[in-house]
Amino acid sequence: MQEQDTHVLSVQGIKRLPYYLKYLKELQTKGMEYVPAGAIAESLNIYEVQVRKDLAAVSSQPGKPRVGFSVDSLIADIEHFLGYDCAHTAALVGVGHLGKALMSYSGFADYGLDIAAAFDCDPALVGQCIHGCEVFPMERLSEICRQRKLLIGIITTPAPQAQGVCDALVRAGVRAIWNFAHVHLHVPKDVLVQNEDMAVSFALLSSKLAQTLRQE
Amino acid sequence: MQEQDTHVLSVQGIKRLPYYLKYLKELQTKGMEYVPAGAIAESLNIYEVQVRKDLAAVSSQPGKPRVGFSVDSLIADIEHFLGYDCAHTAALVGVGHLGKALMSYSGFADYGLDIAAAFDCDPALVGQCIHGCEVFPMERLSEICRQRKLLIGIITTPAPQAQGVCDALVRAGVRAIWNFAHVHLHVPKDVLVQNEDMAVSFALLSSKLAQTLRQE
DNA sequence: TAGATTGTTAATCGATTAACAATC
DNA sequence: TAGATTGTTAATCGATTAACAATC
Repeated sequence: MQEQDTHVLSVQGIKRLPYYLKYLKELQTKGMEYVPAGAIAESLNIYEVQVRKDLAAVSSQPGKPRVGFSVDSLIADIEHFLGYDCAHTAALVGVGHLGKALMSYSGFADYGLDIAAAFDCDPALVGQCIHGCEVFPMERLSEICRQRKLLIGIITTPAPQAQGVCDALVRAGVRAIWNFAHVHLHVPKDVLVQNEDMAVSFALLSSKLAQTLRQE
Repeated sequence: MQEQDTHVLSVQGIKRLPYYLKYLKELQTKGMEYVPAGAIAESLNIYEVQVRKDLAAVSSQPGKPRVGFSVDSLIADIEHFLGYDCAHTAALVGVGHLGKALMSYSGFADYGLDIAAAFDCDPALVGQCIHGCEVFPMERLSEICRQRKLLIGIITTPAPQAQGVCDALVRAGVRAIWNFAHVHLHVPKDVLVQNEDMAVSFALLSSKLAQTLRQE
C-alpha cells in the first residue's frame, strides 16, 4: 500500500497551472505577497474549491487562513511541478511557417523550453539562423541530439513525414515529443507524446458553432 | 421530458472525430466501402466500444453486423456533425509568424475553415497579400467583418492585446473565437471561445517529463 | 449453424461541485 | 469572539471500460 500523496493533480488541473502561474506573476509584479484562492478562481472564472485542490497538490506550504497563499512560494512550487526549473532543451524538425513561429517565440523562455537546434531537409534552409537557432540537415539529427542531450523533439513537418521523423527522434534518444502534425503517432511506451493539433482544436469550435447556428 | 437523443457525444469524443475522419478518408482513397469499428480503434490505439459509441452519436445509419460501417456515409456524417459542410469564414487578427503560419496552411480547406481577411496594426503589413488573403488595418475590422458576415475570429496577437482584440471582434458580430494567446478571455455568454494555448500544451508535456526524469 | 460484428446496459474510474469542519 | 479563509469528506456528474445480448 504505497499511497504517497493524498493529493494527486488531475490532467485538467495541470492545464490550469500555467494560467495560475501567469496570474501569480502579475501579482508579483504589483508587489503583492499573499493571495486568497478565491481571487485566483475569480480571475479564471472557476470555483474556489478547484483552485484549492489544485494548489494542495502542488504547493509546498499550506495556505494561511485569513491571509491566503504566498505568491512567491506558489510561483516556485508551480514552476517546479511543471519542470520549468530544469530548462528542457529541444530539437525542432520542420522549419516551415509554424516551425519558424515556434523558434521566434520568445515567451518559451518562461516555460522552461529552449529550442537548441532545428532540422529540415530543404538545403535552402540549412545553415540559416533563426532567432539565434541554427538549422541543420536531417542527416545530422541523431548526432546532434545525442551530443547535446536533447530530450524533447518538436515535430512541425507536414503530416506524411511526421511518423518517420518521430521514429528518427526516438532513435536519437529523445524522451518526449511535441507533435503539431495531424497524425496519431506510434511510439515505444517509454516515450511521451503531446499532440498540439489545430485540426482537433478547430473541430471543437466548429462543431459547437454549427450546433448553435442550427438551433437558430 | 425532452430526451432527444440517447447518444450524446462527449467532448473527448468530438476530439476523436478529426482522427476518425482522417483515417476514413485514407480508406476512401483506397476504394474501401465498409470498415469495422475495430479497425478504426486499432489505428488510434483506443477501444472498439469507444469508437462505436462515438459513431452511434454521429452516424445517420447503424453499422451492419459482419460488415461494419459505410465509409462514405460516415465521412459525410462526421463532416456534417463538425460543421465542415457549411464552410466557416473567419477573420484573423495579428499577422506575426503564427498568424502567417495559419494563413498559409492549406489544410484548413479540409476542415471547413476559410480565413477571409486578416488584420494588423503594423502599417508595413497592411495591404500585403499572404496566401491569397489581404491584410487590412485594425480600423476596418468591424466594417469588413459585418460586410462579409465573418462568424469566426482568430486571435494570434501577443497576450497583452488579446482581450482588446477579442472585444472588438465581439462588437463586430463574431460568434466564435479561436484564441492562440495565453490569456483567459472574458466574453459574453453567447460567444464561443476555443483556446489553443502552446503554454498549456507544453506544460502538460514538461510536467510529465519532469516527473519521469525525477523517478530515474 | 457458427462467428464476426454490432449495440446496449452496468460497473468503474476520474474530475468537479457541494457541504461542512478547522484555523488564525 | 466573529469572520475570512483554509482544507477535507461526500455527492454528483461525465467519460471510459467491461460484460453481455442482438443480428446478419
